[in-house]
Amino acid sequence: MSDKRTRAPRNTLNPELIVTTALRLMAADGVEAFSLRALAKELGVGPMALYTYFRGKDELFDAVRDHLLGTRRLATAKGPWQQQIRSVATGLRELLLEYPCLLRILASRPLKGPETAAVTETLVRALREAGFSKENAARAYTMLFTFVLGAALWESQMNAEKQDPEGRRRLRATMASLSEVDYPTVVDLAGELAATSGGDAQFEFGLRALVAGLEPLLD
Amino acid sequence: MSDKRTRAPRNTLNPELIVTTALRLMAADGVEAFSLRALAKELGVGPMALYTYFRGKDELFDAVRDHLLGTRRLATAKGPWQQQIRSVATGLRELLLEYPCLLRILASRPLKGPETAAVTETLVRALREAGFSKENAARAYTMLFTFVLGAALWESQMNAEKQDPEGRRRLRATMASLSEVDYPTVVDLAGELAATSGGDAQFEFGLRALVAGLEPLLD
DNA sequence: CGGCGTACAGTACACCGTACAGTAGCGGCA
DNA sequence: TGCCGCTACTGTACGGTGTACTGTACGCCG
Repeated sequence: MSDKRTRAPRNTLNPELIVTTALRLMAADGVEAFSLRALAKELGVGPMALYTYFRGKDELFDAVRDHLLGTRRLATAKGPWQQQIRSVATGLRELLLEYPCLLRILASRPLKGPETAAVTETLVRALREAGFSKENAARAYTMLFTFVLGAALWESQMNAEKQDPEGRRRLRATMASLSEVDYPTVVDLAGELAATSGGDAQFEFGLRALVAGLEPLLD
Repeated sequence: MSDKRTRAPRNTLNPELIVTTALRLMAADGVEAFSLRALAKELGVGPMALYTYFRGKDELFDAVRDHLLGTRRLATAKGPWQQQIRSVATGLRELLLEYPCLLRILASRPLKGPETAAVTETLVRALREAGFSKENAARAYTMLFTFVLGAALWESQMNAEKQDPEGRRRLRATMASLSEVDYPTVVDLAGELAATSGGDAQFEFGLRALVAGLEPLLD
């Protein structure tokens, strides 16, 4: 970023710059390849400079997560409550798929605070307005959220595996090597399982079924 | 494990011993605290000895995952297909909650092979026997699996956060600090959200709704 | 009993997060 | 305008990690 010889001036750093740069690096090379040292080099400072703004790597991860979760407000579509809910869930999935690092952070670090409040508010409000009781709204929210999380996580990993040709080959080899006597149904459905292992249609299918299963709770 | 002075005899190691010991360490101290060096020390061996059996840490993780997924066959309850499916899903959740490290491995490393074939077979067979088409069975399976994964992941992290009193305090403080004008519904449902954020009842609720949403697909 | 393959040991390297102590640039006050 | 103190940044260092490469001695087989 800057020349190698100069000492970085006094106000080169601020939390937001650090977070956005960290996010850029994580999006480029993956969370696991991310390191404080690489981030510091990218910013043209020494590694320890970051500790002025964050207690450590974990806190920086939290900040990145909060940044992503706070930046986007998920829009609620107009229409019947089923559609409203589906639109929020779809928006959340898209956010998670756009930033796999966010997915990894959510999956590896417990929530500490109000980070998800925005998406929670959106979803829970739609559920309440649809007529769900307090308890059912809370339950339905948790269910929807965890479903989207799991689906996005799985999809993201399938995508990762399908990225490199070696992974594709391995997947195919695996399917072919399955014993037909041990796993007859899996072998029979190999094609369908591979075809539906991810993608918008699969998510839409699950989401519709889930929301449909919620309807009877409205009496 | 052995004295410090002696050289380890020739056949102290084998893949299974390594995997089970690794699993024990991971279950005791968490996946992130696990290191090859600690494992080697536990086995009374130098770190590089492990490389005779595994290409590296990643491959060892895969082996642990396969060990856990292969050991237990999830039982299918007798009864209507809804109940069969729910029983398998519940069994999978219990396995994931019993071994949080398995959860972490599943969430961080893409599947490479037939590891999930056993649970896939169980679920997909039940769905097919219930009368679902090939495509719908595959879709329903993927949906169920990702739901259980997401729910268990979320629950496991909530549990972790609730473990230490500091985490509990932080959760409560967070709820209290939420602005009532920004997040009125969340504040209104704070109690319900906290109460339903995990546990068997929450999972059961989600699972029932999900399976109920599947029923219309049978025509 | 001897030699050979290989399961283990040892050393080394690059990299990680971060504790601790020093230094220099900037804002604010005289 | 000039100086002073605060603090944002630097440097060094430590203990840890995964793992590549090289050496060694053990136990099996002829």
